[in-house]
Amino acid sequence: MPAIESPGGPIACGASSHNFKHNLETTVMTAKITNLREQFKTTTRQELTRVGLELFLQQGFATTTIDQIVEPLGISKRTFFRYFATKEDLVVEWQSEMTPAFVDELNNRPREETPFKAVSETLLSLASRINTNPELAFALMRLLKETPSLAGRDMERRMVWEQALTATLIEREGPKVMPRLKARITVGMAMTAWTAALDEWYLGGGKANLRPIMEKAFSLVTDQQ
Amino acid sequence: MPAIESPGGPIACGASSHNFKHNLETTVMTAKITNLREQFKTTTRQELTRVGLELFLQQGFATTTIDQIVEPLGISKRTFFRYFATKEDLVVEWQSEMTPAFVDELNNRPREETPFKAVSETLLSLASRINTNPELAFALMRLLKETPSLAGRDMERRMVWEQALTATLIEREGPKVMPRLKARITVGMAMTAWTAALDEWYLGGGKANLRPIMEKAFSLVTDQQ
DNA sequence: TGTCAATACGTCACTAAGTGACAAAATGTG
DNA sequence: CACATTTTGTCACTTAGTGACGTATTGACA
Repeated sequence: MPAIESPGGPIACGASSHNFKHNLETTVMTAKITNLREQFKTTTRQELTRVGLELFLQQGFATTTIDQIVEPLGISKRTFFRYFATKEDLVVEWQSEMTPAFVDELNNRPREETPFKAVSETLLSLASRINTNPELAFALMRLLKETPSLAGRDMERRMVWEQALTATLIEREGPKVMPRLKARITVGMAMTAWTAALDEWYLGGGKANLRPIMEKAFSLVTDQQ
Repeated sequence: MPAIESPGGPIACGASSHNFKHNLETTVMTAKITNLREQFKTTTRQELTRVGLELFLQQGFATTTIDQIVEPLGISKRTFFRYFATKEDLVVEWQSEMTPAFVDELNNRPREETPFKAVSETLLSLASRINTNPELAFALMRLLKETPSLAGRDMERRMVWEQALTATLIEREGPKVMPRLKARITVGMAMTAWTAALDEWYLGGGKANLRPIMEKAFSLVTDQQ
């Protein structure tokens, strides 16, 4: 069982910690009494994603109930749905949360890069994150592929990224050289290559190095006649 | 309220027909006793999609219950789920059902066309279908955009098309000139243009002519440096 | 036309996701 | 310590979706 990287950083995933209260108290101790309430909520959020992903990877998404996720943490079902609107959000929400990071990355790309190149490099920055923990990335991807409802949400996430990057690209290049349709297609093409590369990596069992596959995919886009 | 085109053909949508039995009997009369059972099922299917889409367009997807769809037809809720696995399938399933038509279209494209051109023309053939009833297409698209769960299923449908067309393209060109990654990207690029064009059309209120937008989108892909 | 197997349907009971309302507990502030 | 705010738990409820089982309808054949 690999470590699970939740939004707040990597968290050990082996020992199924029933010591929820203890974690909270140590957090309080170390955090010098700034915003205790937010601290609690952040921790709860992390614990929920940790336990949830553990169970999903172990026994599948559909067969895991909210009660099973909530029970070892001593949290009520109702509270779960105050943190996550749906069961699926537990898996995909952190992906949407990294949208601003992508936008920043694209904004900070050198001005002399072509639009497509800038977007490609932005997406490539995610590849290195995946390389940090390939086993987990592969397991998560299998979960997404095998669970229809999750696959759908994953596609939605892709659309969110596309829209954000499209808006950023228009801003960056100006609407004259880069009107909406053109921007959308530039981003879409880069995203297409990205997705295709990720699928290729997945079909190979997640063992290959992702970066060269991605670079190959991006070059296939630019070489198209 | 526009007419709704269900898989079996266009069906008038205005008069909310409570004459389910009558429809069935006339069907039997005209159909020369071939396969009565299948006839019944096909009609039931069409009636369910018709009433369902009517209600979804009138009062929204989430606020419409299965009971509301089933009640005017005198069908039980249980039977609904023997025809459609989920509520969402009522809206998107017919799209998946046209996958083989796309595959045929691509297979029958002239051999001298470039791969990208062949796929593009295949997708363009759908545009003319949308032009048949733009008001309905626009209404359905709004439904898809405004309902998260439907948007997700719609994306799934896109993936199904992409995979089918990718496999067909590999077959058509041979795996040597067209390996998997390359085929996937070629199809993905065409689909990207297609989606972008459809969005552009939607953002314009669905009033413009779809075809020129699509052709513009496809040319933007090929003109990419 | 009557009989019988296959298939489709309705009813009932059930699980689980998700929501609204309200009271209790914890926290932030003075 | 007292009070307003926020968070949580409990309870009741709606709705999607499923399994089991009995009944009705159809197809095939005598």
